[in-house]
Amino acid sequence: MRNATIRDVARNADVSVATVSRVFNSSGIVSEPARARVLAAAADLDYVPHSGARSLSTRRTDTIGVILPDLHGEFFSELIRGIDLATRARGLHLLLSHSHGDPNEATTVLRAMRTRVDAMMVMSPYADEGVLAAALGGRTPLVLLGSGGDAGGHPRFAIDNHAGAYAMTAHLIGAGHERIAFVSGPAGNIEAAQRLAGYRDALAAYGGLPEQVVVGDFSEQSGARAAGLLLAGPRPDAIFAGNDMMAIGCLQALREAGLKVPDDVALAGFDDIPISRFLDPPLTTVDVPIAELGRQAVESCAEILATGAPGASRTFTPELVIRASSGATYSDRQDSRSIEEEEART
Amino acid sequence: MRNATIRDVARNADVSVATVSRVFNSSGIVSEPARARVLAAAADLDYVPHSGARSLSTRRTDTIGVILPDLHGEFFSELIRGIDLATRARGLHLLLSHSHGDPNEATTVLRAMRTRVDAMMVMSPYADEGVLAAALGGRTPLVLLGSGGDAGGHPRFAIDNHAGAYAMTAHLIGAGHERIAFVSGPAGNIEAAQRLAGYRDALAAYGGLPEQVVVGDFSEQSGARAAGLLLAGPRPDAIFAGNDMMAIGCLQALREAGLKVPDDVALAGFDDIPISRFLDPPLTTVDVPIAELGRQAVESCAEILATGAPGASRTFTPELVIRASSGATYSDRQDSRSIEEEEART
DNA sequence: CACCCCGATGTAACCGTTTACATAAGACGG
DNA sequence: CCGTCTTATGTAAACGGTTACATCGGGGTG
Repeated sequence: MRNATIRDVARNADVSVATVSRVFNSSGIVSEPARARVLAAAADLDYVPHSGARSLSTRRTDTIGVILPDLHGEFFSELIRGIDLATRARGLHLLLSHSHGDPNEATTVLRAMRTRVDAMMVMSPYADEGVLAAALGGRTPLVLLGSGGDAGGHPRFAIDNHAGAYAMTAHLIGAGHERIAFVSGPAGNIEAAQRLAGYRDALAAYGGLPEQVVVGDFSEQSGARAAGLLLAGPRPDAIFAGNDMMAIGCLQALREAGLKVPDDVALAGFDDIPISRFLDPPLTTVDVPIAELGRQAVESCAEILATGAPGASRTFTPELVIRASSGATYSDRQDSRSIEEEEART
Repeated sequence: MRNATIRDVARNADVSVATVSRVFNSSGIVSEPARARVLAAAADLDYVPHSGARSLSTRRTDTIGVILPDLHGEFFSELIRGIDLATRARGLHLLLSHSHGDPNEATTVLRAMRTRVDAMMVMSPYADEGVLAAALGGRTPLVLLGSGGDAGGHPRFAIDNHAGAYAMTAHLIGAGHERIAFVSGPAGNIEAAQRLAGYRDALAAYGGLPEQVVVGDFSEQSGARAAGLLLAGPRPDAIFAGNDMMAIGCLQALREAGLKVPDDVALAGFDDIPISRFLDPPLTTVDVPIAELGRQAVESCAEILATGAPGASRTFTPELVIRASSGATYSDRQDSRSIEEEEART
């Protein structure tokens, strides 16, 4: 048996298809009795408008496409949660995929998605958003998530990685640490580069403390490896890992080396993933309002779609979360409240 | 400027729309020169077929809809990851939403999705899948994720919660614990009920050890509350939490009460979320192959779509992961390898 | 009473594909 | 030299909505 179509409903309700359509779109004027008959017939036939036909006719899909570099871990599940809440609130659908962090793959996925969505949200920390925009053919609105290369005029919702890393480094210095090592994210990753720069600038600003950098890849294993490397030389007072997963890896390695955190070596991370506060010791880190970022990015998409206007970018200033691992004498939450800056579109 | 249509491509390539369509669907026979002209024209115009029009014509969307009760935490991000990998491998798209765990909301979401997808995958631990199937109008294939009520003939991919809880309880008994308390998931949740039953059956099988059950809601806070309640009475030898998040809550509460895990009280969880092995002590738990479950559920969908056949269900037997928190004298991984059972469809 | 306006509804063109069927052009055997 | 059989291509009718425009029946106004 075929699905019921608008013509079936029209016939059963003894009206024209136009009237049925008007009822379902709350557009135009329909008399009360006609509306009631239509709704009854639709319920009776279990009619649901065919989204393909509708999108063919209206040139809208009511769907937002999201491409993330990865789907692994709590960071992304938080982001997806924020995005899903916002799309739902707006009656939009969410088409999801990931790109294995590979820009070429992102392009492929983008092309496959582009006729199915009204707008795209992409997180691609590996520069060159020009390629992405090109893959969209310039017709589908694009909103960027997280830091990256030149936004090319597209709205971007990102974290101020530099400010976060700077604040954390300052905190570690304030706690009395002098030899502060940094475990960086992978080369080419722009978020990683920004965090590294924040660390360096803070060291420089506080009297030129010596820097020591080991490169990881944001994974737990690379964090453990990095800690191993750092312990091979003269022991640092503190290790600042470029994200929490690497901090966890460091923690494991330090524990295995028989060192106490924070007494022997202090430790800090970045992201404030939910695990962090359950570690022993609880991890000092930088809190990133990730679900909120996703939510606002969706709002931005919706606004672009509604108004056609290009939409504003926004950078979220993250918040320091001080816990036991950094060896600060005070343990309350430092009050660097989330200051958000509105930027004019370039 | 309009997006290019198949007619634009046909005109530029000096062929008919049928030929263009044949090229893009690798169907029918097209001469080499014609194919080349079509591809050139398409590339030139940046042509991408309109998915709405295509789905109108073919009655397919190449999309699978997924509804989860929640998107919070690592459990779901793992599941989504598994699902996404499989859909991608099959050239399918993934439309995602969640239902706040509410069956009514699940129904609403289902209705909104049903014309946009070829098949639905739903995780709804609150019984009554009949409602879900009804919301689909019986035309869209449905695959169930996780345990629930009567599957009504739909394939289901689930964990053997009973076996997992039974094995864990047996392990705790084997480690010498006698007063073993259980922190259950919420009433009405079928997965929770199955785990509780596994715990009870194991106690009974091992000489009728006394049971002690506190009800939580799978959240960390409820775990802490439950531990508080348990410590108010005579102290149990071991606490078996119905999932890892509650185990974490217990761990916090026990620590605050000045008790050592596992020396004063042993602790175990369920799910083996990635956090678990980073806790102090690392948590003994039950590993659930969640990404794999998602992957196979997608394969099942794809098979149903390809063959029209109803598809088989599958129950995954989870694996015990023994770490320090359970106070077992041996610490190696018990060899209860993942035995998977194929079930005939009901 | 002629006219206009307005609310309610219907008609039919259009959105961009796929595909059944028709057609055309050679090749080939008789 | 004419059917017949391939191979390659074109024509046009769906698919199921939306919506511009036409129509129609009253009610008010001059």
